[in-house]
Amino acid sequence: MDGLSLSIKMNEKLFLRNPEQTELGKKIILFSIQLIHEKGFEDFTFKKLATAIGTTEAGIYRYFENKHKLLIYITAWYWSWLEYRVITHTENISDPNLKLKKVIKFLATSVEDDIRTSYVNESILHQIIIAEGSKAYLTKHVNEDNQDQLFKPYKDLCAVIGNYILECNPDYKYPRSLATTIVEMAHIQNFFMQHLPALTDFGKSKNESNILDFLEDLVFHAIGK
Amino acid sequence: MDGLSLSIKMNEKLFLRNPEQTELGKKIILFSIQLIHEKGFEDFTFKKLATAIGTTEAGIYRYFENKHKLLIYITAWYWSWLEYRVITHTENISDPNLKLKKVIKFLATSVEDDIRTSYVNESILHQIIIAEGSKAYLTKHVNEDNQDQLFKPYKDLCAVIGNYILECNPDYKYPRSLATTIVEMAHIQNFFMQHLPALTDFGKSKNESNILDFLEDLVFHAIGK
DNA sequence: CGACAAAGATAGTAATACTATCATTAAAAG
DNA sequence: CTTTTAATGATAGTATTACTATCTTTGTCG
Repeated sequence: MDGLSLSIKMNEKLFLRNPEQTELGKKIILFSIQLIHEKGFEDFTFKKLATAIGTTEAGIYRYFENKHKLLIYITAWYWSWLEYRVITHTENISDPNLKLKKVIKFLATSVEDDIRTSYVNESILHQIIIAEGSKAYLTKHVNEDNQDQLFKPYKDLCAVIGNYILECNPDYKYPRSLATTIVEMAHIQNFFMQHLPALTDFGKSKNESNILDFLEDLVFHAIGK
Repeated sequence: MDGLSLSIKMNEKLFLRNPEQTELGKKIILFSIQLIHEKGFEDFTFKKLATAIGTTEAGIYRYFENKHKLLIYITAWYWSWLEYRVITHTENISDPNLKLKKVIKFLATSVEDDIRTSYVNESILHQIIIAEGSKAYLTKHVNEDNQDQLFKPYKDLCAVIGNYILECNPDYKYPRSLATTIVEMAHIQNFFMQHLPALTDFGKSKNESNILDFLEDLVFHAIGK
């Protein structure tokens, strides 16, 4: 291991064999992010992934039970990575309002590829979260998946944001719901801006900073600042 | 035709043969709503639908190109129906704040089956919108579908809400984004309340009126009332 | 050198997502 | 009261998907 590196511990129920620990496993993550982004989750198959990597379908199945678990894996990875970033970038800030602004910025603006994670392209991953992220939990087996703690990274991030909200205003009644509103709307507004611009107020500009302004305005009015 | 009846004009690009005009067509709508709710959209197939109805797979394909178009159809139907309801229930209200409150209530609380639409169960349909609605547009072909105007009912409803927001505060800068935020969050908070309660502030009670309170608080603070 | 984990190669199955064709029924038109 | 025509039923067939199983080969570690 040379240079910088960042490892994120993932829930073992997400995989059959840990993809971070082998070359093939890392390729599966790297190429699945590319392919899901390229084809969309519905059109993404393990067969196509295997061909892209240069391995066989059976090889992929040794790592992931099915493509849905793989989707949860990469979304969970993203939320863990984002929580880590949020915490490291806010720990030295004392003003809770600034912390919250920082969080909104992290959520609403595009990310650049993090060189410390060689097998993940965060910039593409961010686009996947926008377009496919909610499919990870919008299923009939969400309760079982939740019992297996598969959505813990998402919940942890929202809990952090909820606490920042409470730091800003300890009397605010809906810190968690507001936290999920920030997270979800950061992505939905981005998707709408790109594809259904009539549903937003920033259709022409297609500029992420507008989403940022909207969310800040919404949040700080809500908590009474 | 006897008794009350309500007919909603649907975009012709949504179907191959108009399901409202035949018995089989109406059965397809009625049973697909049941089945999608029961099995979830991923596990829902035309084969299963045909068996449930007592017809053949080929019979369904004469009405809908594929199951995704059928999903767009029923979601579009729902948004049209909701817009109709919103308009008829707000046209006699002069206070824009009350109009907006009425809209939020329509969005955030469960509906009862509308007896005027015999082949649609609105109460189940509402649950489908919550759990599957966003899958209608979260696809790689969203741009083509949008060009075919398939999402017009959703946009129209949001436009109505956006106008009510402007009536409340003509200077508010983000009426459309706030409108979509209300619509989306009404459903997402409901889903989270049911399945991932840690993401909301009303996990224990599981009472829809909490979502209502949260959204009202959010919206009226945002527009400065 | 032997053991063992990981990967490659290949085969096979049930279900899915369609398309095509031909026969039957029912309602509308002449 | 027939003749079209539209809608449905019945059946078959295909490529792809979503897996499971098995057997061989390769590489590393003790």
